[in-house]
Amino acid sequence: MDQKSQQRPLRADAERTVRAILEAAERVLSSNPAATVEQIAEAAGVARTTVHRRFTSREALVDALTAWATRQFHEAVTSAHPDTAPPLVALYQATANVLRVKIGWGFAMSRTTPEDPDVARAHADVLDQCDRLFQRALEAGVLRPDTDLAWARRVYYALIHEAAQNRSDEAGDVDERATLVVDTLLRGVGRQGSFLSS
Amino acid sequence: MDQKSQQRPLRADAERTVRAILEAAERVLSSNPAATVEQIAEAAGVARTTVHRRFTSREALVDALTAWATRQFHEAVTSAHPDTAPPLVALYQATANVLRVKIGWGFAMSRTTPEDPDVARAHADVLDQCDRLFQRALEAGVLRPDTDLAWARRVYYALIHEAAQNRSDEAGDVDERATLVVDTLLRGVGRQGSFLSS
DNA sequence: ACAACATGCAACATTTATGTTGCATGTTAC
DNA sequence: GTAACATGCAACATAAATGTTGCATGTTGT
Repeated sequence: MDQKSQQRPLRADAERTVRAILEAAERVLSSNPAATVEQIAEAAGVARTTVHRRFTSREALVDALTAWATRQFHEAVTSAHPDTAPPLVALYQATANVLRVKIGWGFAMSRTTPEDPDVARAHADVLDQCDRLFQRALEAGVLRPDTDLAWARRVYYALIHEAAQNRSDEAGDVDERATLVVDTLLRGVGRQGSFLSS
Repeated sequence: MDQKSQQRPLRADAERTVRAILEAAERVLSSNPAATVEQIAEAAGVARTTVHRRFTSREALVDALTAWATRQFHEAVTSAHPDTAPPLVALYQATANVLRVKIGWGFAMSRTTPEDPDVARAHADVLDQCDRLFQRALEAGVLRPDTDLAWARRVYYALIHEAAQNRSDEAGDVDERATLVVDTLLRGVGRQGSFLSS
């Protein structure tokens, strides 16, 4: 599950324990980022010493969590083919994919880039793909020509973040939310005409 | 400056110290929410013991900071007359006012409502004013009739948050940003027509 | 079955932040 | 000027989280 922190293959039960710890860490830390290792261990149903056996430090645990989520994040964006699919299609697909990951891994994905160069690279790569996609959307006439792309990207990130908040893992829910995000990003919530800057 | 935590009036120099501590706390905590009292004291140019003399605990310091920012937040919204001014005018005015406060008090305003009932009441009051304003905007035809007001409010908050991020205290900067927020909220960044849900 | 691995538990060591006190040295208000 | 107030400094006390170790008891793979 993590090539860097475990050199030797783990036994099956230990592998399950690692997963349980990471999942518990996500749950506990998302509701309280300052939670102790004790609380995480309790939520995972293991002793605190077990956590310390699997992760050399609290920081290493959080880093592993971040790395795990980052890989899924990167995959979510890349699999939307943002460089080749039609901009609107890619935008929708990427949104839905990212939402699927972000609902349930909110804490891990909210971490600001840590030291790990792999994680930093993945984040930068996602950022680049996003910028290129927005550039293509602009050229395709999906975005208004006067749009500040940096601002557009930040708005997009923020909308995804908002849409990922409410907990309810219903089936088609993600598609509904993705539609809402893309729709809001492109059209806003106002009626046509009569506005400030136009 | 804070009626609750200081019963007796402070001497002039002590009052200055309190301000310096609060301002330093904002600076330090906004870049590192887990910063120690030591770091805050250092940034304020005082000894750590002085901080503990003025605030009974670290929590009390953060609470005072939150209360201070909350009062400004409430004032920023109320002074925009969201219940009486034309919706678009009030929306713009409130946005600009809140941005002015939030740039420079980002940490204090990001705190989730603490125990203090006054703070909780102020936040709830602002929320109500915002909802009523959006309701009026809907009835006035500023928002699309099918708009989910809860979603609209969350988007609005998120846009303000984003617009308040970049540090640069230029003069008319705030008006520019407020325009961007309102414009994005109402129109989004897309070109007219040809979108997913319409 | 058996050897290697994994966990729980208890105990310990270490570190770090928090909060307190006494005292000497300025500052302020009147 | 003087008495009350404020600060810096050093020292201390406390508490809480982190990280480690040894040992007994299970569990897994072959």
